Amino acid sequence: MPVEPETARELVHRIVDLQRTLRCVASAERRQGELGVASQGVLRMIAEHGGPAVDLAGRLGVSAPVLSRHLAELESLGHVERHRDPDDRRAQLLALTASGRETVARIEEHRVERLRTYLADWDEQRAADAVVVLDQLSHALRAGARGNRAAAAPTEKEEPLAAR
Amino acid sequence: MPVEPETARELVHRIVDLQRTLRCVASAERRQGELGVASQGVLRMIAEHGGPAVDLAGRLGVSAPVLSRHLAELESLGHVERHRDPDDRRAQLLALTASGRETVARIEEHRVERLRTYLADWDEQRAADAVVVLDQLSHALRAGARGNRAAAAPTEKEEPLAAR
DNA sequence: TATTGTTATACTCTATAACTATA
DNA sequence: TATAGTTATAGAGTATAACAATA
Repeated sequence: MPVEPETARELVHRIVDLQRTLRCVASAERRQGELGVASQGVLRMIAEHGGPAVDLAGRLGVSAPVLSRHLAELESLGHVERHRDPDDRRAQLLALTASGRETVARIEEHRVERLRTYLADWDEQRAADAVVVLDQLSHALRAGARGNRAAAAPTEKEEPLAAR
Repeated sequence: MPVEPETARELVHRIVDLQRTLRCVASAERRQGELGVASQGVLRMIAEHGGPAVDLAGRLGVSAPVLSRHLAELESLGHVERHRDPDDRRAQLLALTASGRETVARIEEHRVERLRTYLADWDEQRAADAVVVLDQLSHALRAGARGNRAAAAPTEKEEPLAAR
């Protein structure tokens, strides 16, 4: 057997705690008139991957209608451009505008600065360890949720949501 | 300077990733007819702390109206009992019913089992390390958000939300 | 006056179902 | 028939404002 039940129980509690803390921090950090966190995530994903909207929804782990609404908002704000894919005229190719790139960069820098001040008494090694642990945990949970979903609906094809 | 900007940037991304993953897992795990995650959190907090509702809201990091609504739901489901505090008749003392205790235990066991299967290839040490990292991160962020809020509204008294 | 809790209202984020257009 | 995307509608979770009762 892998992890002892007692340790798993501890870990469940620490995960729930962190989740709650992140929600509190996010709402405390929210600036009036800023983009919502969901739209910020969409912007970031486009910056990193671009491409068709359907792939983006998968990476974000949200349904198509949700993405569609966020894209409509981001386009109306002038952060995103949508072009029909000439090879498949159902699909859209997404790209950031200059304003979108600037917004992504600004949000990023702000978050990095905030985290650095919050972690004022951390040393480099501790932060590096945290990066590894969080990465491993995300991967394990993502793979688990994927397998779980496949088990619940076995006829469905693989590679559902939040694939990496 | 504490953590290098590059490391902080990595950590920001890993935190956002984990947050997204947790949302996906939570929605994939959600059983039809089960309590919402918010109500589950309320139930758990009452199990751990009990006492007046106002303290509970602080620990959960939610506003009083939100807690009030969840308590109304939990009471109607027979999981929670509310009694007026004889020492301060404005306040409520909260306690779980037998059904509430049973529900908390059932949710807990289910989560622990799930996490153990997801972490099938983790060893004990890795899980223990993750517990420590998550705990440290929660504390750092919580303290940071607290300080941040005090700075934004300096006349306000201390000990705002999600105090520990 | 301040605090505890509730009700009314609104905002954010999400999902499912029904639709259009293209493949 | 199947897929990309949109619109309509609903639900979960949250917040602020206005209120009642008590301190």
